[in-house]
Amino acid sequence: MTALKERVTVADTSTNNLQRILVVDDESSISELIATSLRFVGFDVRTAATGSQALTIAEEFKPHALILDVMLPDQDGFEVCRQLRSEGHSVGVLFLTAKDTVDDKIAGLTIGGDDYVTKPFSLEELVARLRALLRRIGVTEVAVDDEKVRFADLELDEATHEVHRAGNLIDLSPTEFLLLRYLMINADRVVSKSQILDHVWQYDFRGDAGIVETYVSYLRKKIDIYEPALIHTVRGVGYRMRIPAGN
Amino acid sequence: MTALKERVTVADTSTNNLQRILVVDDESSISELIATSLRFVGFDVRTAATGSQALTIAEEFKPHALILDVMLPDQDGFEVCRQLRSEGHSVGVLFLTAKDTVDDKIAGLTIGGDDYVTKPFSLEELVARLRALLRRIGVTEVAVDDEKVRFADLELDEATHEVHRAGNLIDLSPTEFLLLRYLMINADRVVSKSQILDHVWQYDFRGDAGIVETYVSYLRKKIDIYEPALIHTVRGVGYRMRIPAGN
DNA sequence: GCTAATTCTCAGACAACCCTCAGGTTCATA
DNA sequence: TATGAACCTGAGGGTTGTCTGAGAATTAGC
Repeated sequence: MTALKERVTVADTSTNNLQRILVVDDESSISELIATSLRFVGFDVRTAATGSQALTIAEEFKPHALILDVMLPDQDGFEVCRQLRSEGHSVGVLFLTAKDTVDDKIAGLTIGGDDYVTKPFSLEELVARLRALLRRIGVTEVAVDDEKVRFADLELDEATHEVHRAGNLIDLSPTEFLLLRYLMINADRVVSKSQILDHVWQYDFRGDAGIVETYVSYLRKKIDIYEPALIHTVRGVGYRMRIPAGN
Repeated sequence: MTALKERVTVADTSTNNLQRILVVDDESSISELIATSLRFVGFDVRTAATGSQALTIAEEFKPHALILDVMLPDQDGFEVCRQLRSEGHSVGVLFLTAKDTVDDKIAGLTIGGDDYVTKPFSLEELVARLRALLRRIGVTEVAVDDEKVRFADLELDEATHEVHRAGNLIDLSPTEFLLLRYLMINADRVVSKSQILDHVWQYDFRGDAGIVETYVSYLRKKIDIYEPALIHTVRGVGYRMRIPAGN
């Protein structure tokens, strides 16, 4: 499944069979970023800026999952979640939280299949977490084997976070893992350095795109020590994962 | 799909079903250059010089995509884009930016299908990027396999940046790639060296047209080592890509 | 609070690429 | 056939893009 196949037009109405996601955040820049990104990979998305607005929209939109900031102007995210569930909606929740707010309440509340992501996050990670959540709560018609991404003799397991090449376990850092998945999901397509930066790195990263080169170099030393090399540079354009031989 | 078929007269009114593009740049030389070029390949084009003018025109023109300079006299391009989207227009945006402004605020643009091109650009590249953008945001009724340009046994793939002739993979530099695409898109037509220069090279290139000869020579050594030769010189006029046999 | 892992910056090395130039070739015409 | 214009192509120098190691800064784990 490539990103390409997942694409739909933004203009799609709610009368389709896409998975519905309600994004709740008072910063419109954040909710729009998430909404745009999710629509792009094939979700039906609505946004809300407050807790009460979220409850109203949820009433008629009936989302499969919420992406919910714990800090909202009127009430906190947990309260929104509680109310929604008390009304009988069986909805999964992915909480957004600032890094220093993590410890206390979050831990206990994520038992029911819910999850949380700390700000700032990378879009690649957010989408992966959301997919995992939908899978857990059973809102997906795809096969059970969906948690593995494969390309050539590479296998990347979302659930265990393990990567194998030709049967050998490969140890990757978190960023290396995200980068490799992004390349694998876009296998056979050229992705530019700025595309990679936008999807793999946290949205507030303001450094140089050169860091992508560094991480590609790290990856190559871990996965392309095996033959054949899979990560290829397209000079002046970007990178591309492909099987070199008979093509 | 050849440029020939795409031609329309500039006099066409907006009551047609062409894709509508709004070009926004305060340098009229730039916006006119782009507008002329886009009209030539079959778009319905309007231009604006300021952000507020762009918003006004967009209101009634309802463009499918914007080509938008990030540096505008009244407000920056991102702001224009944000306002437009908040009004519910689902429009794709291709940003124009100076080379040294890239890494900064540009980050995040490739998420929603938007893209950017650095000044100075080549028209050939601009049009290719615009087409890719329209494809991504779904404003095109053509088949998914549209990312390939074919002529004879030549095949050029935009997504993978690969070129094949008779099944053989051919390695091209970025400029060679652009030149070949230009020739293929204009297959069967004679294109002059200055036309090539105008479309393939960056618009501020001030060197000799002789460089085209050099690059044609490079291309021939890579694609016309196979029979039959496809790149033909029309002495005194230019070059023409064609299948030699029955003509 | 210490240690290890990870992230990120930076700069040197290297190769690919772009462009110029000049000598050689082809072609049209006188 | 001689001549000049247009074109071809090899060589070479300057530039740019990419790779990678080293190390500083930050973060995570114990």
